Amino acid sequence: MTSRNDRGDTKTAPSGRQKLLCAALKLAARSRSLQALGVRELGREAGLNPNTFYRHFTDLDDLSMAVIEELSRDLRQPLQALRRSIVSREENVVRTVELVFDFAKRNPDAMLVGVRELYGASPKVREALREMIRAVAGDLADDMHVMQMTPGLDDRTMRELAEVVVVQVFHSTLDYLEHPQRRDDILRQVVQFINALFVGAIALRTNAPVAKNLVSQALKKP
Amino acid sequence: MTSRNDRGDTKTAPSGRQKLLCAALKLAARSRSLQALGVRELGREAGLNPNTFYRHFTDLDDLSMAVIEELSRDLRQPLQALRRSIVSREENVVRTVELVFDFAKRNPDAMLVGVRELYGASPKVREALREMIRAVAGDLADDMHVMQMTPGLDDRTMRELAEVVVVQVFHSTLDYLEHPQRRDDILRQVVQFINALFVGAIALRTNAPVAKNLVSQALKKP
DNA sequence: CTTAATGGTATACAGACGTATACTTTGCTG
DNA sequence: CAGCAAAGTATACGTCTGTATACCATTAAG
Repeated sequence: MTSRNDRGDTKTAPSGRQKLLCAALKLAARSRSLQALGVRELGREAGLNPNTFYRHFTDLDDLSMAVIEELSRDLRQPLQALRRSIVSREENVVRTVELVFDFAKRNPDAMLVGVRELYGASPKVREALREMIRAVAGDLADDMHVMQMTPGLDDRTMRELAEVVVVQVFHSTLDYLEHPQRRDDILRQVVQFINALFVGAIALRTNAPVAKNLVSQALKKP
Repeated sequence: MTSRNDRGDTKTAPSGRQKLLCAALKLAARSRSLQALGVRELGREAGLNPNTFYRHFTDLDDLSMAVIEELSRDLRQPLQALRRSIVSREENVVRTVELVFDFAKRNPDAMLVGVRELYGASPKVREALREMIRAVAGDLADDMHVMQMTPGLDDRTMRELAEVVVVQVFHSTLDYLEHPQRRDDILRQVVQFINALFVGAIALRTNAPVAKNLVSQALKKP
């Protein structure tokens, strides 16, 4: 049947399944990890009978995976859109970070749970999130490669760096959400981090002595 | 009274309190977050009566804090020792990272739980771990400043970078534990990350044009 | 040696939980 | 409209949990 509204479409009444996913997000965000939630607790929060849970999910791990998959879709979709409307070299990174921060602002619970479960207890969930991060990082690496922003760096290094960057950005969103008054500062900080990381990597990879000289030069300065 | 052995002294029989802390670490490492554990579950794992828990802790948050405090002590102690026997400029960073990795190897459960709870549901626990990271990062920043490894970087930037580095190292320990055959690779990777980050930060801070030139130069190269 | 506190145990109970079974409602499809 | 599968509900039961109360064991102090 797949009745009512199983997808995230707004404007139509949400299905029981969607209500449960929302309830899981809300509860997990404010109290504890996804698999630590209770079936009854979820039903209560969603305004449904406890047993309704089993009409849609086999167990909590199943629901957790569904939550993560929804999160992955909702985050990657706008990222892919941004990718297609390729921006200029200078703005590429900033725009991407801003997009992630914007997503976090619109889906604070989802972002919080996502980062949390990255180090959570369920291997399946962890792996799914890592996979999402790998994909996003891969896209980022490709874009930077195409735009020739990272000359001298081989693909493997690029991927490693991109993954670190994505993880760092995700973590930053938590600070971003928690300290609304410091948002500009946090955005600036994370962009500086990314720039420093790539500039440093390029310097070390293409010409190690140059980097050493940079340090010595700076030492002599004032 | 403080009888038997409440501290982590080996060679003497562990007190009930210590048994409970160990049990919490073991259970949280393999299954779920600290506050999601059960009082009875803990007693069972520790081989104690359920009620014994209340002789030492008021609730699970109390026990969680005790776990984190023990972890902080056990990690910072060897770090401080290393700091006192100041190493050479070149080896400073590598030695520190190796020390953290070695700690992780000796206390895998503690490390896992520590990283997990960094993004966990309990604000008190999170803050305690952040505080520990801030302290370690502060030490690292001081050391690098004393050794003049980061010329041109102001204290604020140094702290920010050091915190990012420490968090990154902590995360790496999880991969380090999970993939024993890739340990050398992971160590190399994290050291390269640290070098790149600081070299890049110095380049951008002391002489932005130099960094731009670096990129242009690398572009022309081969 | 008494005493009092501390650490550990035994028993008990009310409530929450997961889930099985059976029933009703909803909405599509022929 | 009939029929049927999916979605949601009601009730029920056994298990587990948190914790209260009361009872030993050990030890340090008077």
